[in-house]
Amino acid sequence: MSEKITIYDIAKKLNITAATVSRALNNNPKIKESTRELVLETAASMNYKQNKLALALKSGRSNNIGVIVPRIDSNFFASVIRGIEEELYPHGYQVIICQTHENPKRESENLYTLIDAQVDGILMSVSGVNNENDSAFRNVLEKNVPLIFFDRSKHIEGVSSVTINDFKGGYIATKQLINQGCKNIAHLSGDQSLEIFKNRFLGYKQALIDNGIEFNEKYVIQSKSSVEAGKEAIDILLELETPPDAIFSSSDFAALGAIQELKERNINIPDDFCVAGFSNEPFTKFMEMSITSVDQSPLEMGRMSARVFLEQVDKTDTIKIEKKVVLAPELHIRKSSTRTTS
Amino acid sequence: MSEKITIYDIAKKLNITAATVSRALNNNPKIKESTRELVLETAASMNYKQNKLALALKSGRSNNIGVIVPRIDSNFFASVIRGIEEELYPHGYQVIICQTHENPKRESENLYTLIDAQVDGILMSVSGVNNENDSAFRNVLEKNVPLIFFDRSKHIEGVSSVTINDFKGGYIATKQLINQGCKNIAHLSGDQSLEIFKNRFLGYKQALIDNGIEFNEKYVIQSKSSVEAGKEAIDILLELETPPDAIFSSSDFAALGAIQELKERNINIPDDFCVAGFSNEPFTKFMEMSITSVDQSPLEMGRMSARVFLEQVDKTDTIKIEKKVVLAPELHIRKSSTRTTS
DNA sequence: CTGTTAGCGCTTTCAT
DNA sequence: ATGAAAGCGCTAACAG
Repeated sequence: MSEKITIYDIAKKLNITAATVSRALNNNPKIKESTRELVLETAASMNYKQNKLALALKSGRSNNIGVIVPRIDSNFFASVIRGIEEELYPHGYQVIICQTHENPKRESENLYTLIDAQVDGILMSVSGVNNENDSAFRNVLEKNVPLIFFDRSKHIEGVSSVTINDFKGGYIATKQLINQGCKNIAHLSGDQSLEIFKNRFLGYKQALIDNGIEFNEKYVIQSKSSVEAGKEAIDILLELETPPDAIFSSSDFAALGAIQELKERNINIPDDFCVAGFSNEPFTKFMEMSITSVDQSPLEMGRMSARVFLEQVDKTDTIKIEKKVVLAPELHIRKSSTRTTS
Repeated sequence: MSEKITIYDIAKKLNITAATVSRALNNNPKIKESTRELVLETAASMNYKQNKLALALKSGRSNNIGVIVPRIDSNFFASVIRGIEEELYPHGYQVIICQTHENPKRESENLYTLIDAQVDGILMSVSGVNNENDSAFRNVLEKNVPLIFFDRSKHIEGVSSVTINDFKGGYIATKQLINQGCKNIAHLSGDQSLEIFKNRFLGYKQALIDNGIEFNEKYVIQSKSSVEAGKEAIDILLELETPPDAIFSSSDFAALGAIQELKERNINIPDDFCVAGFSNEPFTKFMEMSITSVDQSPLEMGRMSARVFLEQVDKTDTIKIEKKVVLAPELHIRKSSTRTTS
């Protein structure tokens, strides 16, 4: 039932003024050492706790930062958030989570809500590229709240981002399939209006070209990031005149679905069909038929995003630093694309 | 570069007082309809946004709730958080995330930090049972901030919790192994000072007893929730005079490790050795040797915790409602414990 | 129906 | 080195 102790309470007790208490508590240089100690002691004895809300109102800074992700229950986003939280914790920032469920309307709402809540910064992965919510982004920028994109970015002048080199990710995964001797490599792509998927696709295409393999449009299937979508893709691909002998999937889940469907059809992986995925979800490593996948170092991405935010905050708003950090993807080669016969 | 618009700005413009503006904005009944409309219009035209920090200071409510979990990058906790966020979003609450990394000291810190930040409630899964941080919990209770435990709970009078029936979970998993004809069933347990692990163990034990199987202490191995720990457990168990022919593991990761090690030793699963895990991590379903596991319905657990919080908040603090919600575990029977031969 | 006033808890000029 | 007073933006009790 402890009542709230304010600086007034401790001022009264010491027959001094609240201003002095405030100064003592904030290590203001022009305060007598003896009073400072006295204040500190009584503050401790009275179990005083600073009221952050008052501080926030006064200063206009909430010490909260907002993180917007499509959903939190995916290993990738959860790991990014973990990285963000770990990096920001020592700096006294709290992390507020918002999910869009891939819904741009929800994304706008979240942006407005976070601004309303006076967050000191927003770190986000965009859910879709549409122009509906441009005003929401404009709103953030007008308020001069640092905005940082991670993974799924959007081109906005003056906005920093932390991404991986998706082009390279697509390239190295495809190259590895080529190295295994695969000739007809299909690609399961996500929504190509999102840069990450566009770039993975472009990397895939470039790898083919660089290795003298003709690009075949029919081999590119746009599909969701789900096991089911992967199965369906196989259904379609195997109907083609020349069915593919490998798949590079932008999604581990779709890659898994593909593998399941291929097994169903008694097609031998990896000897007759190689598969590579993207994201390095935990299960890719756990499977008996472990899945080759491109790692995006989500923890590092989160940490880096947080660091970029920390650099940005406190900077006088006259200097707009646009920082584009691009992390290197790392290919984890596993059974699904490691042929025993050479 | 939009400056902050306050109710004073819009009051000045209309030659009325801020109080009237406030009332109009808050749909106070005793306000002339015409003025209300006028205020609303000009507010909109001036792009007025309520300052939540001022509101928070005034009301003492931040509209934030804190969630403390050991770590966020596990499917279980991420899903719980998802559930919490979804349930609380329509009520205007923001979710602040804290991770303890299973460190009780960090847990205390998080509790203090959240209270400092004036959260309106704390939902948490405890990281370990130790009495070091009792004062942190006491602090929360003294401040009359609703505290709700989920999954990993702690016995504190007046504190509500949402858990699953771990005893039953352990029981039904073990029973299923017995039904498969397993006679010597081992158990990989977590830290039994945590109730969840204690109860899963007790359920396991009871299932043995109820089915006339003698409980053997040597079959119980305390291990971490990791693949490595599962492998090590097999090393130990197979050295026993009478090695077991099944494992019920409190962790899916350890179950996976066990399976990997058994395969390594060419022991046939499930015909010669059955395995069941706990948590229903996504990978258990994805494996070719899919793993039987107990589902904890994390999404529902999160939603329920949020609902319990909503019931609790706003209640006059004279009435302390202690609510214990216990969800039913659900066994997902998969290949790892489904013998083909009967 | 609306204005006046005070106050949430803290920081920060301006005096002294 | 300390006090007095104003103000961050909002709400609510009290008047009228």
